[in-house]
Amino acid sequence: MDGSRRPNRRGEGSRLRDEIVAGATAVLEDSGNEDAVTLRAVARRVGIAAPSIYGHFPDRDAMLRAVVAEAFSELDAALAAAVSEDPDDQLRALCRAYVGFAGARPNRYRLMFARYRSGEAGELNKPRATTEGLAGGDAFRRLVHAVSTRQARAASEETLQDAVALWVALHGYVSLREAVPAFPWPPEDTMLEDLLSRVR
Amino acid sequence: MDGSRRPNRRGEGSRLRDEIVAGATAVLEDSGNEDAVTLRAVARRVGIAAPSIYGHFPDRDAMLRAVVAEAFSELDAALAAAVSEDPDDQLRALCRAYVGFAGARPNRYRLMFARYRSGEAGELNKPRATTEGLAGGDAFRRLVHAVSTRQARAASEETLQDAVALWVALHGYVSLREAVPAFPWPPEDTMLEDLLSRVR
DNA sequence: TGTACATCAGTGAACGCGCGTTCACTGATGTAC
DNA sequence: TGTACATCAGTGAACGCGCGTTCACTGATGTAC
Repeated sequence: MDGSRRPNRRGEGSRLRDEIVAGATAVLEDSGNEDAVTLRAVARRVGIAAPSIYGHFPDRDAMLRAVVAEAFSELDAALAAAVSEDPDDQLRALCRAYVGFAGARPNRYRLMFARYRSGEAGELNKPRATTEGLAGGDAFRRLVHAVSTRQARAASEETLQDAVALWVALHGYVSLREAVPAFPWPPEDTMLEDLLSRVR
Repeated sequence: MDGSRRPNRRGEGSRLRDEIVAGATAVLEDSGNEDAVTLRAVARRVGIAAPSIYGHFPDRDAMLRAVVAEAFSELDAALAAAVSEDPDDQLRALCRAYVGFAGARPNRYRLMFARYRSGEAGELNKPRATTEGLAGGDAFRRLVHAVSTRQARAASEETLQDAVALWVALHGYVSLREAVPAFPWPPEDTMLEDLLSRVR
């Protein structure tokens, strides 16, 4: 994504890249708007000159993709932590973590699933047979595993259907709750239990 | 939304307003990007000078809100038509129409549920007790009605839960399908039947 | 150990661009008398 | 019926702005000899 990263003097070098991603994330969450994440706004936030970003990203889009990649890593880490903290009820723990993640970072969550950012057009967006290498694929496979664990049997076609249905419901829930806050939503726990009860 | 609409000479007057909304919609669907719907792009599309738009909308945001309002009307009309064409299986007809609507106008659908556009900040986004007056409220009430019809009883708390779960699933499905086309989605009919089977 | 030099992360000024919006206007339409 | 005038939808030029990106640069760091 970055191309020519060479070792930096005084161990200070690639630190700026991380600061840029963190700054871009902060601008996104503060402004609530992907368009506000300009090179200049990020540079102001980080305290550098705007052209300095070009040392780490070839263009603005690459910077935004790095924010998305980082967010997917965080999501996966959050799900992994939830599952290992509650191994007896992995599916519930996982759903709670998913909803909690999206609720705590609504703007990052939205950006993660804005298609045109999740990869360049073309090859990456062609339909494929598995979720290998797909952005969010790790998270989805955790979901499949938690469903099959709850069902106390090996993953089957039905397991997969349940996992897709649950993912779709979770995503729909967190997206709509954010988009239509005026809707009379039930409490989060009630909603989650309802969605879980629809998994066979 | 428009403020000072007075009768126009030669019956030509408010026609431009409709042309502007149609032009903005066309720019949106062609570009796939809300940001591309600028006053100047719309004006080029319609064949007028950019400042002419100010005769019909106070600013760019009002123009975009008109696009959204028009799209919600279309959605409601599509759902109404589907239900009345298949009165014996209203819920299935309605789900198909919903998914079909979103699939045929992905960019409009996305814009409809981009919170910050669906109303000014403040009052309109405060949680409320009912769906009266909510953007998309008509559509949601159709869904509730179709669920209670299928259950052959008056709408209850459980009906409402089913309707919310179904709406959430439908929205999640159409959003993710658009955002992550590389995911190995089942055929649309299979997916729809699966989601319907989870309604009690 | 000392010095000349290569490296390279980051800078400041400048570019051209498209944008939303303002302004004074034009010119056809219809109306008052 | 004729004429002066009010109306008003739409125009063209211009504004200031922030943007992404390019460019030649600076100045500290570390290395070759």
